[in-house]
Amino acid sequence: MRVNEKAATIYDIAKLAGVNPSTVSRALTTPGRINATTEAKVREAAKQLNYRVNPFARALPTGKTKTIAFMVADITNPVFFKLVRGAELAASEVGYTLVIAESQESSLVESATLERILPSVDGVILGTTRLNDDEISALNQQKPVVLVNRKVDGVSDVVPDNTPGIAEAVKHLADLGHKHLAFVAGPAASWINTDRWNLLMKNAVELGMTIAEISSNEPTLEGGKGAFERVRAAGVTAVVTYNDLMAIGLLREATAAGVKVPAELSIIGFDNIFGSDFTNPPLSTIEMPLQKIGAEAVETLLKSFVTEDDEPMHGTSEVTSLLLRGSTGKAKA
Amino acid sequence: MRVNEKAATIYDIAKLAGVNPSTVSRALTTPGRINATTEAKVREAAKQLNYRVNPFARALPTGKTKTIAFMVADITNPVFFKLVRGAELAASEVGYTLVIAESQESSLVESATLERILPSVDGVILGTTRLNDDEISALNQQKPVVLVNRKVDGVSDVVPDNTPGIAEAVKHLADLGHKHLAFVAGPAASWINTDRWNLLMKNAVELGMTIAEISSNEPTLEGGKGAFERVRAAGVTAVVTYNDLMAIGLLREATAAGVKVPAELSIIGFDNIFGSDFTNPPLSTIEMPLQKIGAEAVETLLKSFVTEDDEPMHGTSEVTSLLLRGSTGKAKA
DNA sequence: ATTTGTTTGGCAACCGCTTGCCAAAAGTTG
DNA sequence: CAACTTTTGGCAAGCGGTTGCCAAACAAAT
Repeated sequence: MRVNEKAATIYDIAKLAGVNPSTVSRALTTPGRINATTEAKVREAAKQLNYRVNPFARALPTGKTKTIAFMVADITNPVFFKLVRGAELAASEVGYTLVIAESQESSLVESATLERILPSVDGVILGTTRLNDDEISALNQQKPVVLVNRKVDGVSDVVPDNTPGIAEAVKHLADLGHKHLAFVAGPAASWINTDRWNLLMKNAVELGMTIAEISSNEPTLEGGKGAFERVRAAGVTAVVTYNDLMAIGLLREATAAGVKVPAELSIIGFDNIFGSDFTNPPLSTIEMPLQKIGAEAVETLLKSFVTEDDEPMHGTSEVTSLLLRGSTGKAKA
Repeated sequence: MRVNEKAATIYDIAKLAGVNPSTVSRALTTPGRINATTEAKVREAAKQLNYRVNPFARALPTGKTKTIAFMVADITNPVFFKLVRGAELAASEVGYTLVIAESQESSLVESATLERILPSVDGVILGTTRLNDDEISALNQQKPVVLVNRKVDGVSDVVPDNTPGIAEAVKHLADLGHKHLAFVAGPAASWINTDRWNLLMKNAVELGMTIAEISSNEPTLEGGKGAFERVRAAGVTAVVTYNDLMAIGLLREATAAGVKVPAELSIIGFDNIFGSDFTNPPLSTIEMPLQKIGAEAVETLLKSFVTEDDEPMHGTSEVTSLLLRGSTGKAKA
C-alpha cells in the first residue's frame, strides 16, 4: 500500500536543472544568492519533481529543527485548549511544528519527557509545569524556554495582566452592594494565584470591602466543592475563585446545599473555560485571552531564537476582562 | 544563557571507550551484537558523557522518525481531549512523539499542514478529517494512516462499537414509556453519524417505537439549538442527538422556550464530553471510550510500521455504554 | 593440528542538505 | 584595455548516526 519511489532530493533537482546540488540548495534557501534565471530554473525543476525538503537532513547540519515543544500538566484541562490552539496557529504560521507533551501532573514524567524531546526541538514552552525554579533554570541553559503564567528569574515568560479584569470584577461586586468577599485560592506556589490574590485584596480594600482567603485548594471541581463549607463559614456574600473549575464545583455544591446562586451567594471564576456557560446559572468569569497568550508564547520563543543577548523577555501582558453572565447578583440584605 | 558545549556524539564515546564509532552505535542499538563487556564499557562511557542520540542524525539513514502526527479539525473541541491524551500516552510509552495538528475545519489547511508535516512523521492518525475518501487513500499511499471514527476502503481504522450503548439507551427510553423518538443528526457524510442513526432506528423499531431523523445539523451548540423547533414539530417525547454539544444546545434552547427537561422532553447525547455534567439537569449521554480509542489508534499505526503486507487493520471495537444522569425521565402522559 | 564455523569489531559508504572556500565569469572603473 | 570588484556557481567537507562487508580472533569439530 505504501508507494516506494523515494522522495526527490536536491540531487535529482540538480540533475534535472543541470546545476550543482549546492546551487539547488542555495536557490531554494537563499533567494538572491543565485542568479534569478538559474533560480527560476531550479524552482521549476523542484516543482516538477514535487520536491519537499527532508527536514532531518536539513536539521543535521544546521541544528535547527523548526519544532517547538509545548508542555502541559494535563491535556484534558480545558484551560489549555485555547492556549494550545494559539500556540499551534502561531507556530504553523511561520512553518514551525508544535509538539505537545503532557506531564500528567508529575515532575518525574515531565523531566523524562523533556529529556526525550529536547534534542528534537528548538525551544520549549512550559504551559504548566511541575518543575521547580532550579529545574526550569537548568532547562533554560539547554534550550530557550518560555514560561506561561509563571515567573522565574532569568527565564522569559508571558503572563496576563490581571489588573483590569479584577478591578472590574471587584467594582461590579461593590456596585451590587457586597461588603464581604472571599477568594478561594488555588495552588499556593502558583505565581498567578498570588497575583490574583494580591490584586483582589488591593481592590477590595480600596473599595472598603473585606476579603478573606480560603487557602490551599486543588484547582479542580473537587477543590471548589471542598471549599464551600469554609466559604459559608466566612460569612461572605460573594466569592471569587482561582479558576472556573473551582467556581463550578463551588456553584454545584452551593446548589446542592440549597444555597441559591446568585440570590444568596455571588460567584465569579477565572478563565472562561469551555463549559463555564453550561451551568445554571451560567458562570460569570474573568476572561483570560488564552489564545493570545499561547500565540505570544511562541512569538516570544521565536524571538529568542534570533536574539543575540541572553536577556529574558517578557510578553506584553495580555489584558483580562470581566465576562458577566448569571452567577452574580445583589448582595443579600 | 544557552550553554554552548555541544552534545556528546558517538564519536566522543568511541574515543572514551577506545572503540570504533560503529561499535558504539551497535552497542547502543543492537544489544547482543557486541560482546557484553565491550557493550558495558560503551554504555558506561555514554552515561559518563551524558549521551543522547541525535534523533535527526538517526532519522537520516533510517528514515524512521519515531514521530506520529495526530490531525484534528479543532483542538478546542472537547471530544478530542481524551482522544489526544490516549494517543499521547500510548505514543510516549513506546518512545514515540506525537505532534498534533489542527485543520481548523478546512480541508485546504489540512492538506497544507499534512504536506508540511508528512516528511517528518512515520505515520498519521486522522482524528477528524475534512479530507475526502480519495485524498485519504492518496495520503495512505505515502505514509501509513489510521482513521478514527471513519472508514475508507483500504485504510486502517479504529471505530467504537456503538451497539451496546445505543441498545441500552433505546431500551431505557422504552422503559420510561417513550413511544416516539427523534435523532438529531450530525454531518451527513460522517460514518459515525450513519452508524448511530442506523442502530438507533433498528433498536427503536424493534421495541415498537417510531423514530424521526432531524437531519443536516452542524455538530455544535448552535446546531442543537437550531434543531429544537423541528424536534418540537416532530412531536416526540425523547430525543437522541449526534453528540453532546448538540444535546446541550438543544437542552438550553428547550429550557429557554419553557419546555421542561426531562419532564416534557428527554434528551440523550453522545460522547460524555467535558462539561456535559455542568448542565441543568446534567446530561445523560452515551459514553465513548475516547481515551482507549486514541491509544488504540496509535497502537494500530505502530503495528502497521512493522507489518509486511499492506492489509488495512481495524481496531478491536471499543464499546460504548449509557451514562445516566438527569436529562431523561418518564414520557409525558 | 587442521579445518570449519561463529563472534566480534573496524572500515567506509551513505542518508540529504548546508556552507566555507575558491575560481570562473561578468561587470566597473580610470 | 588593463586592473579591480562583484556575481555566480562548483567543490568538498561536514552534520551524527547506521549498516553492509570483511578480516581478525576465537571456538568447535574432525
